[in-house]
Amino acid sequence: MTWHKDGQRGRKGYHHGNLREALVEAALKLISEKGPGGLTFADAARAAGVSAAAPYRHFRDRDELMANVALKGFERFGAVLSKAWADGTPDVFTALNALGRAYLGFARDEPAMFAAMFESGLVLSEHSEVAAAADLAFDVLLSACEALAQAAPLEKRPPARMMALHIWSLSHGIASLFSRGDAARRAIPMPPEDLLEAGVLVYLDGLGVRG
Amino acid sequence: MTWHKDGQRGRKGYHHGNLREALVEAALKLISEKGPGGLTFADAARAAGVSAAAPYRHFRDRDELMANVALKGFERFGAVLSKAWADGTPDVFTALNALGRAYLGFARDEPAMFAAMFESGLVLSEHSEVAAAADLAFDVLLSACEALAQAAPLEKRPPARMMALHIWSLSHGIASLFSRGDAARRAIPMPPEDLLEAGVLVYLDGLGVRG
DNA sequence: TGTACATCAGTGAACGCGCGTTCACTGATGTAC
DNA sequence: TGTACATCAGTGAACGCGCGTTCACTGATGTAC
Repeated sequence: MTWHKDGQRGRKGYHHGNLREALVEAALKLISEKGPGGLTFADAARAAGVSAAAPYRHFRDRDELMANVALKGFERFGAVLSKAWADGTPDVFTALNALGRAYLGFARDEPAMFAAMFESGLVLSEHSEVAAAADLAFDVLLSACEALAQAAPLEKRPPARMMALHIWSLSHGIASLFSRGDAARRAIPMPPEDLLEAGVLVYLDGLGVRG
Repeated sequence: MTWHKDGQRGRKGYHHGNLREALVEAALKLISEKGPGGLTFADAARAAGVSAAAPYRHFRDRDELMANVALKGFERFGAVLSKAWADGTPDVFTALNALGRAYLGFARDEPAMFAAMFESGLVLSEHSEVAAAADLAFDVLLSACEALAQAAPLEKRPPARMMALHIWSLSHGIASLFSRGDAARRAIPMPPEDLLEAGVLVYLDGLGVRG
């Protein structure tokens, strides 16, 4: 198969070459401009430079396009988190901090994906591929917490799953309230990264997990 | 002025009597069914049993209707939180626990308001009334944290504002991921209330704030 | 290497539909006297 | 207490518009021989 690395520009002729990806890209742009509700099939086609009927060759409907945006989002999210955690190097505390920053950074840099993943009304149980990708991303956080739990005294070692849910929730709350890269961000008088780092440190302290 | 307590049913004649409220109610129903993006002006009119032109007597456009839903939401939210906190009675720890439960309960019982308040794409800075109501709700949490900070040893008393932001973020993360009353809720193997309570206890422990 | 053919991935025209919005209107209500 | 009138809060018809969706079609690509 010929590989056109065209992105949304430069179609050569009748065939687009990479329309599926181009539609996802277009959807991202539209979501970031008008929110998940503002994504229409026709608009995506227009942005990709094809006729309104063309998307039907690749997606059943708008929902499936949205699910694909979310899928791509969770995949990227998982990759970003995994890279930040870096298997707990150089040490688990530094790595956890990087992980938290990566979470907030993702919300800031990819507000459209973030919205598609968490605020698009997508029902995860109806899109198992997306749910699987979401689980993979969460697994990064979970294994981080397993490593961290080792740092607690044996007799009061906290359950890693609970730790992961707490840290995820705190990160997600800060991300969606204060760090997101779109107009819904609320202002606070400090970088959200600092807020998260401080919160996680206090929390770990409370668990008896120390650097 | 005559007071028709009709809700959306039972209009007597030509005039509705309480259309403004009825439209907000209708909007809530529509949002809970189809998400914030699914709210249309025409639909709200239909649900309220009036012609498509009628809403223009009360709201400039769909956005203003949405803002009113969010306003009503923040007002109710503030009232619910305030009642739960109950000025720190019977004691601040019990009251904080009730406050957290009220937060999660609101997300569960009023998913439409919750979505309008936090996920509708509403820009708070463009709706100062809504922003003011949101601030009032946050103030409940803030004064709770001020009271709690008193329980910490003097020399390491935590800044109440930071505490409030942490607890808000944790609550909000848990609410929007695990407690919301709509299809976007993710399943976890425990009540979200327990997750929040445990998290807050660990956090307070980490701060040196004890019951 | 060339040709015929199947398949793929687009087009563009068409349609029904619902939304947003405006308008002159009208029924109901409140009030001045 | 009654009447005239102003105002308010609806109606319903109309319009333009964009979206979703289908359809027969066609240009481009891949492949069998």
